[in-house]
Amino acid sequence: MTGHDKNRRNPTNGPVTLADIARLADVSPVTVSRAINTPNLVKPQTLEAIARVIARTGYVPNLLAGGLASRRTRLIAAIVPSVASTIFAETIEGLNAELVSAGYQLLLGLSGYDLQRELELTRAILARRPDGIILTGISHLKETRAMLTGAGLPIVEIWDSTPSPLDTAVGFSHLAVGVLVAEHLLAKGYDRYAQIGANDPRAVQRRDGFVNRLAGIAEVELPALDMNSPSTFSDGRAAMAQLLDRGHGTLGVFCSSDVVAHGALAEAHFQGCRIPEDLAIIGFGDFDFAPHTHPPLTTVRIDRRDIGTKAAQSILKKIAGSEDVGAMINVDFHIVARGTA
Amino acid sequence: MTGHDKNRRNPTNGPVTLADIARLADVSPVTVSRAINTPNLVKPQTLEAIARVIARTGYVPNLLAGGLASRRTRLIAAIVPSVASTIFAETIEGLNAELVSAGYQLLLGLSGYDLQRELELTRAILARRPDGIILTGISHLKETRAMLTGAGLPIVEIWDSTPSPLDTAVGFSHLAVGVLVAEHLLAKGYDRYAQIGANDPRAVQRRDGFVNRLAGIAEVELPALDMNSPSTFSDGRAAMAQLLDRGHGTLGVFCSSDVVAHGALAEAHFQGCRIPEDLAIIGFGDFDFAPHTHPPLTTVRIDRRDIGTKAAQSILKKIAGSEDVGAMINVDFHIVARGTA
DNA sequence: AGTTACAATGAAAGCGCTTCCATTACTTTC
DNA sequence: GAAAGTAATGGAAGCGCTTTCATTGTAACT
Repeated sequence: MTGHDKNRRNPTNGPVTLADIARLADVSPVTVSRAINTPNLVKPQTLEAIARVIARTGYVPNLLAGGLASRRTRLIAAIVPSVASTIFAETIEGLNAELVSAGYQLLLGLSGYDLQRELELTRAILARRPDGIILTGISHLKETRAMLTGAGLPIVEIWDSTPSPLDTAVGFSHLAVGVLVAEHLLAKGYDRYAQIGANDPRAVQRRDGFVNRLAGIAEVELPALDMNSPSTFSDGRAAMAQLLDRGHGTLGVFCSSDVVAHGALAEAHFQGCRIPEDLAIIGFGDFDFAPHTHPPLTTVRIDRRDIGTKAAQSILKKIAGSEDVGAMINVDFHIVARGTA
Repeated sequence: MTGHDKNRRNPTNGPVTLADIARLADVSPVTVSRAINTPNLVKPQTLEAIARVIARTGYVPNLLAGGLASRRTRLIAAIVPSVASTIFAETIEGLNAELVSAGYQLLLGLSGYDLQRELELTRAILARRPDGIILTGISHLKETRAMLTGAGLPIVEIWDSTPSPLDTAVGFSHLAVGVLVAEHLLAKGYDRYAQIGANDPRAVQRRDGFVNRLAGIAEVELPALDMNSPSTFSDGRAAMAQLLDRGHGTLGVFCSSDVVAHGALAEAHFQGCRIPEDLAIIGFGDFDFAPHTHPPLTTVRIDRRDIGTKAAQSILKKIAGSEDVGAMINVDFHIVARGTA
């Protein structure tokens, strides 16, 4: 166990290398490499001897060296806007679970809903030569696109739908969500319609779908608040106050997330509205608390975790060389009708 | 722009290398390396020429090669139980923000509150030779400890307090939280005391502090539910139903998280309890919704994001070679007295 | 004018792996 | 019993960088 310094530049606390293992096990480095990566090519007896030495020395292979040599890093990068929002957190959990079980690791980037930051992250990530990359949304800077396509690795865009993804997309049409919600409210019939929401690209799509479906039927009111994404309980509450202040008549409201809807609901409650007779609220996301508000929140349900799972599966297939992954993988959504609409 | 195949084993779509840049800019590879890493050592004019070539070719440095050669990866790994819980999500956001601004990247591992998984993750992470590692909590398998200390890199343990961390810890005493909550409830005086909670090590510590403080004063009731960590709204609701079912007299309850508290509150409301006269509830975490429940939730506030920020700062200092980071960095907590206690 | 410093650059070696191409020792097969 | 596998192993080269140690030219001092 003596640390015989060779001509090492940096004689740190013995970083055991594959060569060390080879020497101790009295085999060549190649054999050790095979013992680790393709054990079926090595005689069981040799394998065991090597395993013993590895255990004894506490050898941890250097994946930087391995990746450099093999051009495969077993790293998958994902860029999401934020992890503090339930929305993406669960997608990441799904993604991670699937990747880990396939022996991959997740490199996470948080873009903060900022395309410029997404570009910088992409560059930083590509420098680590991941085997694949997952992006949130389908709108990217053209530099990002160029860099990505130039890198020639599998790409999966998530949480949105498009006929022409960079490579493959896993998600759904936010426009269609907006339309569906409009129709749900329309079926009940209200005097006024409104949308409260954040301004991230996907929330905007949902709003557009909502507004378009109601075009010619009603002017959708859009309370003006400087909401950033993601928007909060307080945003929802303030927006609802504004709406109730501004007029009368029954009101159907589509919120960009359950959190916002929760805030809106609280304000409505506070002002004594009858729900859903006078005021209907539909959220988005079906968060944990949605069944437990008063009344329970009607919302749009998406399997957030499933997006992660499917994205991981798609990218793993692509890495394995499969050509038939398809351009667009759709994920279901539907309205969960509870008490608020 | 022709792809002149050299004797490349893998003639993929032109991965531009530093050597390519050097050739095109008519300088040696070392100079390009310096232009990227230590630009102040390069003549402005040369710098510019190199920058032009880099921009034109879309060169992205290979950090695997760089890391292998320099033994610095600019990677920091963090292992947290989950990212789906608000608790850790915000810590990660803080961590990430701080790391990114220092030019580091975050490699995330999710342990799912499982120490065995933590061990495997640690091994997988160490294989990527991060410059530092952040772990959640202070209880680890002894193999994990051995591997970690053997790796000889800066370590920061977060979300807990200990006099003897592996290296440095950033957090607070969960035991003290439990004591504080007990005293808060004690001051108001209730007939019965209970705790509803998850079974992760930190929640258990909080419970122990709570129970210990009340020892000799009251027997703390612990509704038996098979709650995993993290526990949910429904868990809280069910536990509260059990408590209310089981006896009478005024009741002071400490919940292991605001989510659980929210569920408990909902049930209490449903059963028509007067809050906080007959029934007091204290949560943990001061989540977004806490000020907006009915009545607003009294809870324990911790700056979750700050834990991430401080952890990042500590590890960066250590990487920079600072010795005076200290073993324990404490983060404040306090009770936010709202309507439920 | 001669020494000394510093700024700017390069040559060579090597980080720790994996890949390709042998090589050796056995089994099969006809 | 020779030809043709197949299983198990090793040698050498190289992945794309950074590091150390020179080397050059030019500015700064006596």
